Parts: sequence; structure tokens; C-alpha cells
Amino acid sequence: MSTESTTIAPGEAAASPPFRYDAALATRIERRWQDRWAAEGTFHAPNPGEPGSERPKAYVMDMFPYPSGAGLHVGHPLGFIGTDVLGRYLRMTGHNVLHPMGFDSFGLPAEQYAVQTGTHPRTTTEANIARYKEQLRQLGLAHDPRRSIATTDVTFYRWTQWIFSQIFEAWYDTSVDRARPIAELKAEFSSGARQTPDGRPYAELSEGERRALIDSHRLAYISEAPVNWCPGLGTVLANEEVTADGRSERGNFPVFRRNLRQWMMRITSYADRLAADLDRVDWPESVKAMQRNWIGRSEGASVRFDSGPEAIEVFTTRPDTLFGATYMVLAPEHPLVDALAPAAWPEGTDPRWTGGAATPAEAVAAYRAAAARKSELDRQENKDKTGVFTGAYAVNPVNGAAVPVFVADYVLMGYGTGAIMAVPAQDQRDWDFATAFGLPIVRTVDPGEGWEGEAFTGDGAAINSANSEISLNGLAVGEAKRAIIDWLSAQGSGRSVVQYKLRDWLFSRQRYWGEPFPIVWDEHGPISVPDAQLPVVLPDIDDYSPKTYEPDAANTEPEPPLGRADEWVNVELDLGDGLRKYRRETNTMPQWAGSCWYYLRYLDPSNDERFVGVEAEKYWIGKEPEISPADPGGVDLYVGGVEHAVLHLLYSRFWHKVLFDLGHVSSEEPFRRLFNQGYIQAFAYTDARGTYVPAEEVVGDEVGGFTWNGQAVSREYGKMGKSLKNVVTPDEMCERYGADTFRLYEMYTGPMDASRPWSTRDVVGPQRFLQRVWRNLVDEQTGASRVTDEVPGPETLRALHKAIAGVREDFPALHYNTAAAKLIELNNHLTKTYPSGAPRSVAEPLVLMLAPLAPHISEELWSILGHPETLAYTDFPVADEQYLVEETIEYPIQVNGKVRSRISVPADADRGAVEAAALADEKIVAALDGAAPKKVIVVPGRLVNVVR
RNA sequence: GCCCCCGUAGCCCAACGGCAGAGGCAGCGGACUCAAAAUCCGUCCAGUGUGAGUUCGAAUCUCACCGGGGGCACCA
Repeated sequence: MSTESTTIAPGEAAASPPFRYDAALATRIERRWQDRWAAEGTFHAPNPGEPGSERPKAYVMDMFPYPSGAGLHVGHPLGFIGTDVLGRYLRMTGHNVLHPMGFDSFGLPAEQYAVQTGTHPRTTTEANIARYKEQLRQLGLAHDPRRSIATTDVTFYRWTQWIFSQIFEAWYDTSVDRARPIAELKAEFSSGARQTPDGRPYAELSEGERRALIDSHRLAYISEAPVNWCPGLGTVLANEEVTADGRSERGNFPVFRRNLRQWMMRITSYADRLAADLDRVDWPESVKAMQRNWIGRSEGASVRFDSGPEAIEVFTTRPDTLFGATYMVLAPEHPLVDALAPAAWPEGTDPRWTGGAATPAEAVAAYRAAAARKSELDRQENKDKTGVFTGAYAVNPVNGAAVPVFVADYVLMGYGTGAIMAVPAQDQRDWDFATAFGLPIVRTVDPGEGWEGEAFTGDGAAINSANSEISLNGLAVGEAKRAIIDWLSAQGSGRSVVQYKLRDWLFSRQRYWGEPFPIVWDEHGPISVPDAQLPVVLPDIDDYSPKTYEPDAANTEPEPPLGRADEWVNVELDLGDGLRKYRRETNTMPQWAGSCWYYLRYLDPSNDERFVGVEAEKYWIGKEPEISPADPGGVDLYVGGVEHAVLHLLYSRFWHKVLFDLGHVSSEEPFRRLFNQGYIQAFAYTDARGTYVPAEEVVGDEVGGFTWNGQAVSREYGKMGKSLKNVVTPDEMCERYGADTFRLYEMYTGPMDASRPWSTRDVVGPQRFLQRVWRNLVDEQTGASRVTDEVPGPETLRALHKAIAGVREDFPALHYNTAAAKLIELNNHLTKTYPSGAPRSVAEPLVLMLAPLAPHISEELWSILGHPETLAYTDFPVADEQYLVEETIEYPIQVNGKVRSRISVPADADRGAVEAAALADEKIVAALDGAAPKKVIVVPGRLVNVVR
């Protein structure tokens, strides 16, 4: 194949050896093995009952990607490769490994592209998926291709709809703390076992009343919810899509907070379990902390303050400070505000309290209007306390004191009851307000001697807290809380309460490219489409955009694109009582829906009887009490970015628990172990004008500065992106170095959970390593094996078994960087010791150990070494203990912690012998200078420290 | 403002409380080459962000501070 040539034109590369492991050879090898794995179904994972399923199972999974039009850059596959390495390792250590891949393919970009071009989102989506699959295939990931799913597949979203129906047809029974079928609720109402709200027998309610009653209990329900309504775009927006000044990020249209009828999911019913069960999963503490924070569980008390004919209900976590409550505050949106305000200011009202208005009603109205104009952000950023007096007083239940009731926007309607008792002495916010408005401050917790701060929020003894029936004085905060709650309960003016920050989940979107709800409407409300009539297929329409309005038309209603598909919307169905006319629900589900349960579908992707087979679910993710008695089950390893710490992972856990409650799955958590991979980041360079220049063409370094085409450029560090001109793609890397080199580079540059900069320059390191492995085993001129039958010496055996032992620890711990270093070390040893070919008995285990990281070259070497079958199921090498123990150990001898000498001692020498040898060493004798050592510390196998 | 994570060689990173270095990149020297690239061999380089403390012994544990990254943010 090579042409002999004596003259080589200047600049032309000389031919390297024909079988040198370069990018071209690597690519040929890689393509061949990828084809073979596909043809032989090498990575098909058997389900229970199938051959191979008797082995211990391992379910390893990535967060599936959204297939964007831009394709993958080198940062994306980091986690995919990481799970692949583990999966391959586990397969070689006797496991039945399931490692699937899929696509989170509903989503806005395809829909926006459709609006602009008229291309059906499905067309765009499927093209992108095909491109992603190609890009992933060339990386040699050991996915089970039979189990690939996309959330946009009708066969997939049919079951998303089914799960929605299950949630819709369920309610939360707090008495047993689990969801139950709605049919059981109906039965309880019918039989009278459960009372209707107004006490009338269920049978006497009208059809509409019965439906409303039942619907109000469902886990998926319709509610008026405050949402970000953007008439200019014709859709509601997520909070992240709204800018700080209350406009849409896209299009810069005004956004209005509006109460609109939306689908909600009652995730709050699960708040307690979602928080508590975090203790049962093996997740990063940071993610658990974020979820706990998001759920925001706080224990406290609800306390009633009478105010004229009304009572104001407050939530407080500090009922122990009730004697120090000197005023109250309602949120501006609180429904009682208007009812409370009297016709005129009470005699002697402090002028600071009136906001300059003539009557309380005017003051309140003006303040409310001002608060409504403030954006959420203003309200949060501007922490100067503002407010007005409502003119009303309320009665503090512990001491009968009349406390003034204010309206102020530092109290949020969305948390607790939207009303607080203000205790300035123990809450800095209340302190700030009280000092601004001249309100009294009564300390009820002793801050101790020398306290010079303002509000005291620490623990301490209660003071000034007694009435004729109860005294808290002297009690610590915790005791005082319990005591006062008991007293309040007995009085009927308060009770112990748990509050959450977690809100119910807004589940509907006015989009086209999402799952249609399996819901139709009649005159009384929503009805779920029977399972037998699923799927409800997304209809083709001409115009993918929602109806838009004048940007300022705040009082318009969203009209989803599906609303115009008249033939689809208006249907005649037989839902059990004959053919009747219905209107279909025209909202679609949010993008989270498919990702909530896709890990279940991988287990049994072609089941058309059930969303997942009972046995498959039990086998792959069932509870394993042998791991721990509280094991909740779930995917053995779930790898993805920390950006999904809350929403996706919380929603998914919620759905899983509903499915568990309803008896559809045996596990209680979706993901037993979670791992957040780091990000691959990149440098970007800007010229003097601040324009990005192609990063690839920049030369220089930190010391001498960076230049592009001769001009100085400045460097910044962050994301990889088209606009930053610093994108590197896996395709480029595969072409320039081969997939194995690329994989190894990504695994080698750092631990999996660390973010790190991309550095194309460094890729040669792993490439040279693979080249050297290749050369140690294969003749670069002929491509034939050059391993020998030489019996390796003791040093080589020790190097080998040390590497095996180390790598066996590193792989399961995801420490691929150190595993690779150990393989490099072993290979360097071979290079040095066996320049004319490595001994087979070392070469073979080296190849097997390399296989998880660099599977293609390893397969090729394995076959060159004479093994016709894939190594994917070959046993991973096992270290032989006898080679791990050294015969003699070199001990460093420290004197007072500083190394002064070294001695060699037989490995089996006991502590006394080591000590004696150390003290006999001449340098130590000299260092001691005749003095007896105060103490001698011998750490077996490690060192000796002599304290003088 | 509060909480979490991280600071080791020019760079990326190792190091059960026990000799600061496994490995890679870059640099330097050499081999091969007419030359260069590629490849190969050899080699230099820090006392662990700063300051205290615990300990016989601290990169590792504790505290404070500095720097970087992330999360939350009037949540009663």
C-alpha cells in the first residue's frame, strides 16, 4: 500500500509506518467494531427470563439530551462516556448491564423553527435525532439500540398520556399518606363513609356538584393560577423566560401576571415524602440540599388573631415569641385587606402610617396599586420597608393586646397565609419595619449579656412571656414553642402546622410541540380519555404559533395552536354512556413530562400492554433490601448535569411515587444513585473591539499573551458556543485522533465530577499512550502481533497486579483519570522492559483493562492476540495478592516529623524489629546525639517517626 | 446577605492523618531526518491560597481570612 519514494516534495508528509496507530487506522478499526457490535447485538441487555438475566443486573443511565439543531460539542458526551466506561467494566465483571440512550425531543426550538419555516416540528426533530445518533455511534457507546426511545414517539407518549390519566384519576388520602384511585373516593362519598363538605348525601348533589367535588380532589386539576401571560407572544412564559423588567426575553414584549385557568399537579401532597426520602438515596449532598431548600419544609404554628368580625390567620415558625408580637402585616394581595379597613383613621393615628391618604381605604388602594406595579425583582431587591396601616387592630391571643394591622409588600401572599405576626425583637425584617414606623419592640428572648445587635434570632431563655395562665419565662426556644402551641391548641386559637415553599406544579403550556392531554371536556368539566382510546395523537395543523395579541392587551386569553384544529378539537366519543360530543383539551404538557418517566420505558420499550412490565421493573430497579433495609430501589447510576438538581429530578420523583402508591411500580424512588458530571468549558478570545475571534486560530500563552492574526486578543473562560467561536465537536476529534483517543482524553483530564477546560493541545497525550500500547503489542510495519511467550519477571508481575488492583478500585468509583494513569504507568513499564514485544501474560490483561476506556483499539488488539470473540464479556483481570506484597519495605525515618534517613526492612518484620532497625541507623543515631528518644512511632508498612 | 463546593509545578490533575507526585500537556536536552513533522529517549519544575490551631506527624482535621465556581435570597 505504501509507495517507495526517494524524493519527497517539500512540505509533504513522509509515510509513517503502515500500521502505526494513527487517526486513519483508529477510524478504520472503530468503524469495523461499531458495525460488528451492531450486527452481533453485543450490547443487547436481556430482560428477566431471557438468557443472561441470571447475572447480577446493573442499570446505568444518562440524562437524555434534547436533540438540538447544533449537534453535539465535546462537552456533551462527557457523562455519556463516563457511564459507558462503567457499564463496560461492570459487564466484564459479570453483570447484566443495561445502558440505554434516548431523546427528550419535545421542545420549543423545533416549534419555533416550524413557526418560522413551516417545517413540521417532527421533521426537524427526527433529522436532529438521526444526526445525534450518528454522532453518538462514532463514540462507541455500548448502548442497547433496541431500547432507544424518543419522547415524541407516539408509542412513547401514549404512555405519558396514560400516566397523566392515572394521576388525574387519583387523589391523595392524607389519612394513609398515599395516593388512591379516584373511584375509591367516589365510593366513600356514595356510601357515606366520607362526608360531603356541606353534609348533604352525595347522591343528592347535582351532577355538576358531584363532578366539582371529585375534581377538587384530583392530583391533576384545573386551577386559577397566577402565570406570566405575554399577549404579544400569545403564550404563558416560565419565570426564567421573563426579564427583570417584566418583559419577554424573546421579542421584548410586556408580560403580565394574570390568574388563568391552568392544569396543576398536586406535588405539594408529596412534599413531606419528597423531603424525607432524600435520606434514602445516594445523591450528592448539594443536590439533596437544593431539593430540601426548594421544598422548604418548616415547622411552626398557625395562630388566629381576632380583628372585629374577622380573624386573621398567620403562620409562624416562632410561636414562642408571640408575647413580642406588637403588630401584624398582611400581604397587599391578602383577601381580608379591604374588609378590615374602617371608614376613617382611628383617633391619634401616627402620620407615618397613613401614606398621606385621607382614609384607610385610599391608603390601602394606593399602596396596593404601587405594589402591583413593582416587578417581582424590584420587590426583592429593594429591601427598604414600606407599608400602610389598614386602620384596623387585631387581638394578640396571648395577652389581649390590640396590635395594629398593616399592609406591606415584605409579606408575600404566596407563602404561609399571606399574613404574619410581627415580632421585631426576634426578626430583623420586622425590626426594620418597626423602627421605620415607630412601632414598639418587646424582647421575649434574652439575647444575653453584651448583645448590641438588633433583632436576636438565636436561642435563649424566654422573657416577658407570661399571662395569668401560662408562663414561658426561662424556657429555651424549643421548649417554649411546645408549651405555647399546647396552650394555643387548648384555647382553640392556634395549632401546630407544617408549611412548604413548594408550590403545585403548573402543568399546561400553550404550545404545539408537546404531548396532548388525554382529556376531553363536557359541560361539567374535564374527563379522561379511556385507556383503550389512547393515544390522543397530536394533529397536523397549518400554523404552529399560538394566537397573538396587541402587546399591551393584558386581558386577553391564551389560545393554544391546537385550539384552531377544529376537527380534532370537536369530537364525538363513546366514553361509556353512548356517543356524545366533547371538546378536546388544547393545552399540551410541559417538556418535563416525558423525562419524568423515560427511565421506566427503557426497561421494556416495546411493551404495548403496559408502560413497563411488572417483572422488568422489579428486576432492574426494584428495592434491594440487601443494599440497605430502607433501599427505595431505582436506577443504579444516573449521570447528568447539576442544572437538573431540582425540577426534573423532583418532578420525576413525584411521578414515581404516584405510580408506587397506585401499585404500578415496586420501587419508591426513580434514581437510587445520582452523579453530577462536571462541565467541559472552553476559552474564548475577543479582539480589541470585543468581537469573538476563532479560538482555534489563537496562538500564545498566559505568560506571553495571546494573539490572533498578529493582533493581541484577550481570553475569557466559560461555555462552548457558536457565538463564542470556540466550539469543538466530537466529530472533529474523531477525525483528527479517533474516538478512543477522544474518550480517553475526556476521562483522563480530571475526575468525572470536576469541570475543566478543553485543551485540544493536550489530546496528543492519550493518543501517544494508545500508540505505545499498540506498538508494544503490534508490529507497525506488518500489523502482526509481537507479543512474546516470555515469562515476565517479578517486577513486571508486581507492576501488573498493582495496576489490576488499582484499576479495580478506580473503575467502580468513577475515578477514570487515575485508572488511566495506572494503565499508562504499566504500559511505560512494558515499553522500557520489553522493547522487542510485551509478554502475552501481561499484554492480555492490559488490553482487557484498557477496554472500558478505549474499547475499539482493545477489541482490535484482543483479536490480533488471537481471540476471535468480543472481549465485552471476557472476565476482567483479577489481582493476585502474592504480587501485591513487597518483600522488603523501605521505611522513611523521621525525626520530629522530618525525614532524616531510610531503611529497608523485610516486609514481615514486626513493629519491634522495625523500631530497632530505625534506631540503629547511623543517621538517626547521629540525630539523636546520644539522647534517648522520647517516643518512637512505627506505622507498619509506612514509616517510623522518632520523637526526641 | 445566607448556604454548598473548590484552591497542590507554567497548565490539567494524583496523593487511607504518614516520604508532596501516579500520569499527561507544555518547556529544555538528545536520537531519527538533508531539513521538518510525527515518533522515541532523557530531563527541569511546587512544599500544597494566607494565618492560626489540634497532632509525634497536616495537602488531608478545626477556625478565621483571601480568591474562584455554584445555589438560594424579605419563605415569617
